[in-house]
Amino acid sequence: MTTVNALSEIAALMGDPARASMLSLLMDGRAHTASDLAHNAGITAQTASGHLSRMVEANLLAARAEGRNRFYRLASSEVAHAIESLMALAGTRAAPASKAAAWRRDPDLRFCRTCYDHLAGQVGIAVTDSLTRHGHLEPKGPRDWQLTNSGELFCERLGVDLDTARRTSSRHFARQCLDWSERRPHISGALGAAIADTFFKRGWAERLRRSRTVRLTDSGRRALGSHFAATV
Amino acid sequence: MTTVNALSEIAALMGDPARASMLSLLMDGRAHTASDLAHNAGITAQTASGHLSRMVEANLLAARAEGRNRFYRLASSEVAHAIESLMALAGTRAAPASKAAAWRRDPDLRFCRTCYDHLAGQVGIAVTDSLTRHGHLEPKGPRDWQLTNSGELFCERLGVDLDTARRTSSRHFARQCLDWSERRPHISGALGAAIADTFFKRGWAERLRRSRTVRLTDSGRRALGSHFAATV
DNA sequence: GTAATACTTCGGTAACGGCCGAACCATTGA
DNA sequence: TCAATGGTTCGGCCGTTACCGAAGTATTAC
Repeated sequence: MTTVNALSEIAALMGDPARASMLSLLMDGRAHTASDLAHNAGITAQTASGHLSRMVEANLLAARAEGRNRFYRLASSEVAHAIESLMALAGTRAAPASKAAAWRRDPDLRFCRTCYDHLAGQVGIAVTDSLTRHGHLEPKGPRDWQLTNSGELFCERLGVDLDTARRTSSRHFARQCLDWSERRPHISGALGAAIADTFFKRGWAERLRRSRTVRLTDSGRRALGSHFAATV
Repeated sequence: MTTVNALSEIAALMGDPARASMLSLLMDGRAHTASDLAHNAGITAQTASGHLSRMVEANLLAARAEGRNRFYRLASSEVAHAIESLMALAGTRAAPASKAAAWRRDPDLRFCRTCYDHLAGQVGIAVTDSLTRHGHLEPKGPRDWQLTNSGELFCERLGVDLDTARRTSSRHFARQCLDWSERRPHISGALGAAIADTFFKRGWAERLRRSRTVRLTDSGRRALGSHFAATV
């Protein structure tokens, strides 16, 4: 009884187009201002304000005030994971024909995007596969990986900030996250975020404004080949 | 755009109390008649019929006609997984105080229940943990386990029907499924279902009518100790 | 100080969608 | 063939809620 209501309440919250649009934008893992979210969802500020406070109330979002701005972000990676799992469902929802059409409409998003704060899509999968293929990453427990000695070395040489990643002890270090477009897990958690950071810092990838879509630069494409022995 | 709409549509479908109630009942993994679902949700047959056809249309449910009855079941284990992940979110949703209260209201459900067609809750976790602890089960790939030689032997001695389980080749054999109450994976897939079957056939557990809740019998409690070296 | 920006609260409107009664198919059983 | 049961379709009612305009509160800028 209780659990049923909880299910319908959470789902209903995600079930409104405007709110879904906001959540979708926030899947880039960054904090956005209320007006940014309102504009993106195509609604007025006052309407958005209502939506946002309801989602904060339900612990889907966290809010932080800064000057006269209010920044909203997803409350936890669990929220991001639930959204991904719904999107994975949505992929099988449509008939095969229209499903392919829908994805063709969003090829960039399928190619490379952020999922909360780590890389996803074909590029995220390529990186993850390369790490496991070379024995840098091995399964540890049900939904995690661990870095091997060679993986440790590899990350250091790459310039991945492992210390900071390890310092956020509250968070899973190398978590598996189901990719809704590729239907296979990519690396998330603190390590996933640190790797994504490296990609941005070294100019291998850049975020597109107002979107989860990420563009792989030319040097990024070369880096994938030279460092990861992967092509995309 | 496309993916956003898909998200909101799926979520909205789960977001109606009556539909959520139906989905929740169907989480027992069995097929239920339309009137059964209607009665359980507290709505009339004609209202339920509308809900059900919408969910079939969206590939959340699968329908099978049998005589003048129509049986509905969850369309796939992915659907079950998405529902579980939403429930896991709902658990953290409320403030710690009321969250504990909500769970205390449903102690049986937390203790032992079916998730789709396999055991979940504390009992499901106890069984899974015992299997891994004794080296009967080991990780294989990102979200699966595999049965070791000793595990093979153990299951045979227990009377688990491995042959039938292996014959359903379309399905994952030993899948990991995140438990929303315990926050850790328990065993699902064909093997998980076969183990649950064994529990029911040997009288170790029995389903409660119209609910996912499962009662562990006295002999079941003893079996957990003698066969699995586990207490709950 | 005043003006401008960012956001929220309130009130009223409009529309979407859940709900049931009634009527309508389809299968079973006498 | 006729009644009974399970399920679906149709039409109209009603409640919920998303939405925006207007007005109100902070915070920053001049």
